[in-house]
Amino acid sequence: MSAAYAGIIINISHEKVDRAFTYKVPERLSNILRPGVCVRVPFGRGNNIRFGYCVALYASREDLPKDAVAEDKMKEILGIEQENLPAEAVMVQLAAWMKHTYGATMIQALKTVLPVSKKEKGQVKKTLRLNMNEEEARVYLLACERKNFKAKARLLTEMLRYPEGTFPYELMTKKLSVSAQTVNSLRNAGVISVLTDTVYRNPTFGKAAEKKNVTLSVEQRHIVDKVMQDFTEGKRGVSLLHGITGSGKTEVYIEIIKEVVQRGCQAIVLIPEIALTYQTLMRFYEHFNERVSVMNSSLSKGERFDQFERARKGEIDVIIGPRSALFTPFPKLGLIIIDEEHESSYKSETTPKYHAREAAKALSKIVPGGASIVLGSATPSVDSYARALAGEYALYTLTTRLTGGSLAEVTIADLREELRAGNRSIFSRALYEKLTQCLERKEQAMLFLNRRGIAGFVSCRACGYVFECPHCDVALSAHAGNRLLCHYCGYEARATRECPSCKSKYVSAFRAGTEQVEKEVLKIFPKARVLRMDADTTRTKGSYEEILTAFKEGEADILVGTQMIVKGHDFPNVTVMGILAADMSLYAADYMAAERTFELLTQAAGRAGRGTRKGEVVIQTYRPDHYSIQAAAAQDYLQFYQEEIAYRTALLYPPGAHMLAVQFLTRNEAYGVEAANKFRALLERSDGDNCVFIGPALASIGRINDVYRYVLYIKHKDAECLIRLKDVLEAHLETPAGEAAKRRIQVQFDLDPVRGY
DNA sequence: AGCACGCCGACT
DNA sequence: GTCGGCGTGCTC
Repeated sequence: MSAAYAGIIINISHEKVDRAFTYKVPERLSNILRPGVCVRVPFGRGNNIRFGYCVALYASREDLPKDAVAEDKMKEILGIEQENLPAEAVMVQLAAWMKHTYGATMIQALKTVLPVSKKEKGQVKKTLRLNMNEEEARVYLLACERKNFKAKARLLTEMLRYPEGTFPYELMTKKLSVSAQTVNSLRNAGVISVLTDTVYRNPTFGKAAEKKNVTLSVEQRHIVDKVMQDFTEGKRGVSLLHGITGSGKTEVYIEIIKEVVQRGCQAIVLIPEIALTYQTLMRFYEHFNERVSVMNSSLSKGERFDQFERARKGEIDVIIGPRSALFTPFPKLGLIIIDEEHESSYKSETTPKYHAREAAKALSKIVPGGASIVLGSATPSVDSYARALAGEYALYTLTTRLTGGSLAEVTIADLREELRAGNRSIFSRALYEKLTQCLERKEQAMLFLNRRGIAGFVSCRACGYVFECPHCDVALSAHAGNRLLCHYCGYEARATRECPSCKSKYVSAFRAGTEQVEKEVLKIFPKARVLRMDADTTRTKGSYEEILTAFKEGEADILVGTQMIVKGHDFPNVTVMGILAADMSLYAADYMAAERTFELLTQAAGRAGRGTRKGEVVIQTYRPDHYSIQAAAAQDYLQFYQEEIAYRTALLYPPGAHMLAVQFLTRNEAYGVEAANKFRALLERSDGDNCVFIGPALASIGRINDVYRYVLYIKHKDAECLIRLKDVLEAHLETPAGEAAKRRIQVQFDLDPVRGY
C-alpha cells in the first residue's frame, strides 16, 4: 500500500505527547513506510528533528480520521531512520507485529511493549538536595525574595525546613508548582543538586549466595551441547525440552544461559507467575549473582523500570519474570527460555491478546542476530509438541528423575461404582484406605480439589432455586458473614434464610470447596492435623509461602488445596496424593479442557513420592474411561498427545488449524444478535471461502455487568487468512456505517484463544 | 519533554 | 522602555 499520510508517535514515554501526530509522507517513502518503522520528523515550534514511530498509514485524505488537523498544519516526514536505532526500536517492531497478528491499535500494542512511562521514572529517580549549608542557603533565599523570584523562594523555603533532607523531584515541582527551569537555574547557580538515583532496589535477595558447581548428567549435557552448537553456528531456532518433573530442566537452562552469556549475549527467562518459587530463584542467584534480576507482579512500576534500565545499561545478563519480562530491552538478546511453556498464563487476557510463546518467536526474529528459544515442560502444550514432531522445533527429552524416587503408583477410583456400593462420602474406599495407612506410617498426604469453574453457590434444596447476579449470568457465591458476591461484577447481596421462590427454609450453600473437604477430613480422621490452601487462605501477602513451609516442616499431616498445591513444590514426606474430582475441569466448554485436565492430573500425580518412599496416587472420577484421565494415570504423555491431536485435527482446533474468536460486547441483546450476524455475513462475503464459521452465539457467561457477549469463531489452516478477515472487520469499523455500529457494539479479537468464551 | 509566548516587576 | 525570570500551553 502506498501512503500519503502517516500517524507518528513522537515520544511514547511521555503522557502529553503519547498520541499520534499526522505527517505527510514524501513520495519516495510512500511505498516503504510501515507501522513500527522509526522515522525522523520536525517537531514543535523550533522544528527540532526528533525520532518518531509510524503507528498508522492513510492512503488519501479521505482515510484520515475526522479529527485530523488541517492539511496546511501538517509537516513532512524527513526520512526513515535505519542506523542509530534507539534501543526501543526492537520493541516497537514487536508491537507492530502484535497489532498485525492479534488486532489492537498501535497505541495499545506500544503500551503493552513499553509499559513504563518516564513519569514514573522521574518519581523514583530524581531527588533534590541542598548543595550548600543552611546559612548560605538562607542568604540565597533572602536574595531571591528581594528580587521577587517567587518560585525559587517557594522551593528554597520548603527545602530549608529540612536542610539535610532529600526531596522527590516530582513531588516538589507539582506541589509547589515550580517549573523545571526554576530547578535548573538553581542547580546551575550551585544552590541545589539534582540527584539521579542510581541505587536500584533488588527486591528478592540481599546476600550473595555461594556458588555451587553442578555436574550435568549425560542426557543434560547432550542437550546443552546441541543447543549451543546451533547457537554458535548462528541457527537461532526453537527447542522444546520435554522433561518429567524432577528431571533437571532448570540445570539445563542455567548451563545454556551461562554459555550464551559467555558469548556476550543476554537471556530472558519466562516463568508462570505462580511458579516463581524461592528455591528456583536461589538456583539462579547461585550462578549469576547480581547479574540476574527478578520481575514479579508485586514490583511497583518504578521498580520495574529500574529492572529495565539495568538491562538497557548492560548491568545484568539475565532477567526472570512473567510474560511481560519478554519486553526487557537487552542490548544483545541471545536467548529466551520459557519454562512450563504449556501454562495458559502466557496468554494475555487484555488486548492485544498475545501469547508470550508466539511473541518470543516474533521477537527472536526481530533482534539483530536472532535469539534462540528453549521451551520447557513436563507436559508440553499440544501445539508445541505438534510443531516439534513436524520438525519446526528441535525436540529433546529428559527421561530420568534425578531427585530420586520413582513414578508413583496410580489407582483410578470410579465414583459411580462407589455410589453403587453405597459409599456417599467424598473419599473412595481406595483413598480412605491409603490415607489411613499413610497416617499410621506418620507420613504426609495431599488432597487436591480440581474445582475450576465451580464456586460455592447458594440454592434451595426444596425447589432448586439458585441465587443469581441480577447483572450477570452467573450464580452468586457464598462468602463469610452471610454475604453473596458476584465474582464477575462485584454485586453484593445478603443471603436470606427463606427461599424467595418457594418460601422453604432449606436454603444452603453448595460447598464443593476446599473448606468442605477440610471439614470432612476432620470428621473422618479426627486425629489428623489439616492445613488448607486456596484463594481464601492465601489472600494475605506471604501466607502462601507460610502454609507451604509449615507443611514441609511437618506441622500438618494432610494438606487440602486447589491448583496451587500441585505447582512445583517438593515435599519429600508426601506419599499419598488424592485427586478428589478429577473430571471437574473436563466439563469446561472449550477445546482445551482435556489438555488442562491432563496437565493438572499429571502434575498432581508427580507430587507424591518425591523422597525415597514410593508414592501412591488415587484419581477419583466419574469418567474413568476418558483418555486424559487414563493417560495421566499411566503418566504417559505420548498416549495423551496422540488421542488429543487426532481430536484437534479432526475438528480443526489448534494446532489442527488456527482459530479466531471475535467477541461482540453490547448492552442491547437484540442488537447484539443482529449486528454479530451481519458481521459474520460481511466476513463470509469477503474472504471467508475456506473458513469454518461457528456462531455467533451467546458466550457461556452470556452477560457480565449487563453487557451481553456474543462470540463468533472462525477456523482456517492458515493464520494469515484469519488475520486478513480480522483486518476486513477492523476496516469496516472505520467506515461511516462501522463508526455508527461501534457506538453500540464493541468488537474484540482473540487469535488462538486458550480459554473458552 | 522542550520551546515560545505573554506577563510582570525592576532597573536604566 | 526593555530586560530577565516565571507560568502556561502547544506540539501534526
